[in-house]
Amino acid sequence: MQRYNPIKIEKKWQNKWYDSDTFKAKNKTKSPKFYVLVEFPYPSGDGLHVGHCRSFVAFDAIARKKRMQGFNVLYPMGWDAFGLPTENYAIKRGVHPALVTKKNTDNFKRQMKSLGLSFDWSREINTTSPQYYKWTQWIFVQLFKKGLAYKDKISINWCPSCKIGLANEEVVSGKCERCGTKVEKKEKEQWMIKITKYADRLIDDLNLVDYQERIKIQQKEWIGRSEGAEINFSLDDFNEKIKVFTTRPDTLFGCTFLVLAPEHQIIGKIKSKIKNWQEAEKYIKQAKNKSDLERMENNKNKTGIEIKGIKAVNPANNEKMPIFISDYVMLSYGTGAIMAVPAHDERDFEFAKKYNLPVKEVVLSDGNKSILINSAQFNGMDSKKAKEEITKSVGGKKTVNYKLRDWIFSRQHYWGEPIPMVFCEECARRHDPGQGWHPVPEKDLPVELPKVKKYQPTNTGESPLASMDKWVKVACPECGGNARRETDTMPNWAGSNWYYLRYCDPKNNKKLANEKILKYWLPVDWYNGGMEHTTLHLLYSRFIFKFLWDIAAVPKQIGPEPYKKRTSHGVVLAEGGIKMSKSKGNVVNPDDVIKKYGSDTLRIYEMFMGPFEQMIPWDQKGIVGARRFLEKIYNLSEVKRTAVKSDENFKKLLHKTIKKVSEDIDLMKFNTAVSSLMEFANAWQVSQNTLGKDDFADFLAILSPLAPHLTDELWERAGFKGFCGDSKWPKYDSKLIVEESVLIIVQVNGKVRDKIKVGYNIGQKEAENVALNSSKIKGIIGGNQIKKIIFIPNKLINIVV
RNA sequence: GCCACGGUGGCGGAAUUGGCAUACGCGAUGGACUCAAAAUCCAUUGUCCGCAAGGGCUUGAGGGUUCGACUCCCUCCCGUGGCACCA
Repeated sequence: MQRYNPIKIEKKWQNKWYDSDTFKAKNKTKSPKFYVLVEFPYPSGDGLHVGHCRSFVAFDAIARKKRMQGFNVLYPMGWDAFGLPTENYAIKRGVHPALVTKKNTDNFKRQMKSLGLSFDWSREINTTSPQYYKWTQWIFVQLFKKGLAYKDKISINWCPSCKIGLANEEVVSGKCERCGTKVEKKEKEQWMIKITKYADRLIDDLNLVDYQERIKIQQKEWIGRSEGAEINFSLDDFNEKIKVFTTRPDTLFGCTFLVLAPEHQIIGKIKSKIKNWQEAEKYIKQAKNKSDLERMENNKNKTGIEIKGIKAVNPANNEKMPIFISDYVMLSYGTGAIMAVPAHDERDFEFAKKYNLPVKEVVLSDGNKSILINSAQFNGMDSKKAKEEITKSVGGKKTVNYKLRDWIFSRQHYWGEPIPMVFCEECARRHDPGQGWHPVPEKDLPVELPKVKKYQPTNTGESPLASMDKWVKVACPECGGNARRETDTMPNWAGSNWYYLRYCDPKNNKKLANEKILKYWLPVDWYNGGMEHTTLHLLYSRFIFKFLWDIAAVPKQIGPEPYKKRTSHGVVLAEGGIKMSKSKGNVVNPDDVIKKYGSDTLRIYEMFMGPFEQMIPWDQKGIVGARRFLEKIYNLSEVKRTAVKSDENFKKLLHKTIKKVSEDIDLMKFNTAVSSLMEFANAWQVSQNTLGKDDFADFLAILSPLAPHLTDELWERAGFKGFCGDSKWPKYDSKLIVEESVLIIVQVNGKVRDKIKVGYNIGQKEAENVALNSSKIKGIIGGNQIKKIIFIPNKLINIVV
């Protein structure tokens, strides 16, 4: 008997698969389509990580099973290759980032192939290839034309180490997500994208899709819609008004002061009347110097200053009240001013306590009802109704606010898509100020990244492209005069915004993808990715899809959402439950595992290690369990598959296993799918029976999505035709699942006392008889009176005495 | 602080959604094979009492509902992730 030698077997089948068209998705077939998508990786120099493998292998199993079930499956792969690590490497070694990228993607591809993943490599894409980013740029131009891309001088999050502006999403507790350096504020002209215009749809359309609940909740919270009202407070002796945003207009009678954000523009207008201006100005300056992080840290100890000499008037009761400036109010949210109701807001209460301000209770809550008090004609009104009524009575306006901000789209780096815009001063002068920006004509796209000598960002915060005079100077597409190119590049989210569209038609040079083909493949049926992308890539790409849908760049029939279903996998941790990181030296390289145990073993182990959605520590010792399982199957297949017909009981177990594996793969319960296959193998080993030929084929078929190399090898040795992966997914026979006899639990007072074997579906009377006749049960009941008997068919009988 | 998820043997984890808790795997112990080791195979493996038959206890803690609770309800503790002065 030969020994199981995965190295030999696996190489052989990988060659056969990739030389044939077996994983190729057809753009037109009679069979139903199924589009399985996993997030494409950033090809780092470290190579593939066992964490990547987990999601790739899981969805490879899903893709393979769907193919066997008769679907025309698209399971593509590509490279999200723009990004800082490659640029940093290029800076250090003086190698062009494109060369580094090529090296890395080659390595990733080799690793993926060595895992036997069933990607359709004929559709491979790379965000850094000009043929691809031509369309990333094209999308930007469309955004600009529709007024959704605009340039604005804003205070951005600036990482002094990376020398790059960061989106809010890339700042984690005041620090740069990438390098951990404390983020600073910097005023800069940036391209912005109006994602806020889509805020409502991004929330509401979540109802149309099948995403894991945790994903929907996180997106909703990130967008942060809150409904409320804007109410104007007039100023005593002054022809100015302060507009506040509140979600609690019902508490207006309890408002005892106003608070302005230090940057609020009205302060300048009323400056002359402020008696303590010097003091106030000092406070404002201090507040401006604080970073967001410092502001946040002070959240227990609020500071502020009253502006003396001016009072605001409460529109509800005409009472005069003081106005404060405090940095606990943010300029960027709502109107930058609030009405403070210390009785019903914790933050206002803290502030009121510190500055000795009155607290006036106006809403009485008792259980599930909230009734207004101390609110004149509104007394006794339900607070929900009062929100509407009070807003109306003071001439307020119902409004909605979002936490979501517009998306900062400029980066000051070399290794990204050039923003295809040209600025013409001549045009700017002729039109109104601020204009002068023109998109590069679509026929001139892509704007290719020029070769530069140095890849470092400049100290002035400009991209290295800015120093390339030859490239920067260009004729104005409008007037033909002297103009300059935009030298900033796009963030690395730009390429991943729409990549799943490109897989449908990756070589199209006329459109981002052909409409008919898009209509066939979209929406993506199942998209899996990391939880960390929920408020980044997933949100951005939903937004961009909606935009493309609005301008009819993608067919209307697809509907407003690109992904039907979204799930996410748990992170693979290092042994001991800590994060795998290069600096800790605990990163597991799949190459090493494959070399030692084989890729089917790695695949099985990654699926078996624990629930797919949960994070899970790597266990080097545990891998041998997966290897032993495959060896067992290999050996059994050599000696125990010769029968014409399987034993009936054995066949039953097989059909139960078919049912379990079929259901579990669909539910991503890969760990229990593997364990049921192990149970089958154990039973096979212990039994004296051999497995019949057809049943053997069925067994290989249900194992093949998880261990495709081994099953194809055994398939061939058994004399079956073609690839096992091209065979039909077996259907279980429901008659075989049903037991003829079942073991019924007999309980006395809820405690298990006996187990009896009875016929399937026997009635209560019959079961009672058998149970009461058991000598064990008789002994336990003794002379006690039977009060009640509970009977659950085919499961249990409980005698209460 | 708020939201989400989780807490089950020495370890990773199962449990048809209210019906045998600890499947499957790792590890451990003993045995077979071997000159020996590895590999493999067999047996045992939640815990306590007991020579044994057998019995008690056990799913983070406490309470409740129920004939019956890992599962449902209430109170609390711990861990992970996200948000966080968002008015």
